Amino acid sequence: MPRSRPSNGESAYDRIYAIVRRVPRGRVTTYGEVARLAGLPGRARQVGYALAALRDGSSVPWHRVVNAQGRLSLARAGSPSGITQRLRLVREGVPVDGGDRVSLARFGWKVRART
DNA sequence: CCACTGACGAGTG
DNA sequence: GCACTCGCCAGTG
Repeated sequence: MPRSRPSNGESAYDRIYAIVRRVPRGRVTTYGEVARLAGLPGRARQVGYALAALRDGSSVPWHRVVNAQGRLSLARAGSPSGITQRLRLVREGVPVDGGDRVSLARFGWKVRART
């Protein structure tokens, strides 16, 4: 059995996508937070890997995931998708500054138990 | 099997 | 704020 993961039969990627889908419009969260909520504490890197595997047109709002510093990792990595992420965020009402950063304090996703 | 590379993060200086 | 190190893990050669 692969580690002490609470594997319910679903892959880690599926759980990661499920969490990201819960991030509301106009809000952002971090890779590390997604990892924790997905039951993969400390595996922030795997979250990035999972999002990188997404294909264009997926229902997963990957653009709402930024790094712990509030920066758009894609833009920082020089990826063209960084432009798309920036565009989508601004269009949702999340301001992105010239340093490719967003305010986690003001626009960070406030996780709340589902009702 | 080993080395290297990332959409990462926390810690240190 | 910046530069580095170390921990994590999947994918590649």
